[in-house]
Amino acid sequence: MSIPAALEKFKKFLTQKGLRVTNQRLAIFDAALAQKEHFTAEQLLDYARAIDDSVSRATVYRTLPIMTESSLLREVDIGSGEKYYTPNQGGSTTQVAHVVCLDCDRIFESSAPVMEWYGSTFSSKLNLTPVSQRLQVSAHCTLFRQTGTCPRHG
Amino acid sequence: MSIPAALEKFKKFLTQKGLRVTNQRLAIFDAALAQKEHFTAEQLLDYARAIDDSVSRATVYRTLPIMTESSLLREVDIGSGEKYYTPNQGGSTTQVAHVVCLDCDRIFESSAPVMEWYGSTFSSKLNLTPVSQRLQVSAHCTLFRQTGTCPRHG
DNA sequence: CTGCCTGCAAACTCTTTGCACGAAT
DNA sequence: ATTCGTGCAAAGAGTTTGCAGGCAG
Repeated sequence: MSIPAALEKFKKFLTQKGLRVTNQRLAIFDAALAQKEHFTAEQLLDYARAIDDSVSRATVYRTLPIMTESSLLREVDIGSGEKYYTPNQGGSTTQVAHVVCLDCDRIFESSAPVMEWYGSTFSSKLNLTPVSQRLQVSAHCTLFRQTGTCPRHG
Repeated sequence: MSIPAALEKFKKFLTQKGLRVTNQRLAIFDAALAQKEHFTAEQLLDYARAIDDSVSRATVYRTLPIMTESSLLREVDIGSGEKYYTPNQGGSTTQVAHVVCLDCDRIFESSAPVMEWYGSTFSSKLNLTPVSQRLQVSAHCTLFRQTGTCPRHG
């Protein structure tokens, strides 16, 4: 999905929910959709302020759930205290696994359709209805461990 | 592993690390190993204080990493703000998946050896060495949704 | 005795919220 | 004109940490 198309989707979502299209929400949208890597709320605040310096931390935190609910962003919790977000360019419902590099602090994604099968299998045994599943792998950068440097390091 | 055997393991671990065997650490050990369900740091504080009322919150938080490192406990992060812990009775290295019931707030476990294969597969593609992986399924209680009650509810 | 361990309370991080002002519809 | 949205700062939740005194080795 292109960014202009996503913008339309965002505006439409806001309108349908009876929410207003404000400059701050648009700045946050622009900042979020421009990211190529996973980002935190605090980073998004910086990016959004570069576009519109009136954006506040509170509004970022209030807008993130809206963008997540509208499938424009995906929320990624790697258990590190803070949540990460990434544009959901693909569309929506594909299940992705996350590989977190303990050296790079980078998050890589990989589709993992088998997760859904797992969710269904485990849940049905317990008489539960699966809602979501996540698979996360923590790993060390082999190259960094061996040579002390890694092309992915900053 | 029986609790007395685990106690020996704990004492041995402390000694080998040059850490001291204190009454507070033993009370926290007893409280933790007696649990049959997943528990939080705050709950563990209550349980440990019932054994030795001099145990403080700080010591619980300082002891939990020790017990996790010694494989007596497993840490479970379900992305809910607080961490959960559970006795690692099985021994240690078995991979487990977690099913979190959104109605019951309970955590169910299920062994999932395929996780290791996933970790290896994804990681090697990225030139990473997998360290750990976790698979978590969030689900609703079917019975609770249908009837408003569930045998697992308190 | 020595130095790790402890409880207390304050600090910390990330996120949420109450309030009065300001802007979108 | 309404009513929702906003920034600010304070509050919250969970966890960590500095300090002075206490206990294990």
